[in-house]
Amino acid sequence: MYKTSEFSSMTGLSKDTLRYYAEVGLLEPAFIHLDNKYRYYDDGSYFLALLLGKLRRFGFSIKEMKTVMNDESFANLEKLLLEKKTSMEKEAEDIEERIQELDEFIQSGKEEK
Amino acid sequence: MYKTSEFSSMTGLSKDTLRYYAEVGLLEPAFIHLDNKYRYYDDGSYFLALLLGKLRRFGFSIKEMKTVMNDESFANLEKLLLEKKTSMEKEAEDIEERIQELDEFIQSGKEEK
DNA sequence: ATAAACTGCGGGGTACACCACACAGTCAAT
DNA sequence: ATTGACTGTGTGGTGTACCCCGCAGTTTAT
Repeated sequence: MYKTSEFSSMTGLSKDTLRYYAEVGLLEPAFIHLDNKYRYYDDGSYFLALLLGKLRRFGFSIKEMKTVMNDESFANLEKLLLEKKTSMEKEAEDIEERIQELDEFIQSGKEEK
Repeated sequence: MYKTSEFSSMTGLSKDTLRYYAEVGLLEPAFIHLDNKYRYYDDGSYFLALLLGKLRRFGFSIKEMKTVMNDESFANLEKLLLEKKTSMEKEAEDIEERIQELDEFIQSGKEEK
């Protein structure tokens, strides 16, 4: 069992982020002491926290992460990851397009001189 | 001289956007009628509005657009465009990296089965 | 003249994912 | 026992680029 502070440095998720994730039901402490309300996380939490960290880097929104977490078996995880991959690829293409457009704009500016 | 509504459809910038751009000093109406406070834009505004539309698509923030607009000669425009191109390319690379990471994560999940 | 359409303005709200801060209680170390 | 470090809670704020609403005055068309 880890206190929030320790758990925070283990996972790289800030204390505020952990509180927020608990608030929105993404990742709740494994146990809360009744007397002092201290929150404790366990190894199961750790696994999930690492997953959340990854999903976040992959650009998952809180809502999307909840979709993942609500499916305890993670049966749909791969599907969701693939979907995200597709949308990220589309995003990359969009940026490339805009870079292209920008480049053309720069060129057209040069020709005017 | 064009009224906001007409100018809006000419430029593709919504009336709210036009109002906002005037508010932040990005693009102010060429003339404001003293009696009724109606705002009028002219052909110079039109040129600038088109530029702003482009910059926006290139991912310029309001602040960055102001940098462009504050330099009436546009002497630094090319430099700023090139800088933006560089940062967009970096952004594209970041996404590609994350796609790569995501892909590896998907693969590692498959191997466990 | 009357109604419909247009205009500016002020103010509020939106999404997102937290961060920051102050307060009070609690724990750990000496 | 005392001091310092830690903890939870509540509340407010952040940035971005607008959008939306309703009011009141104005213009346009009939």
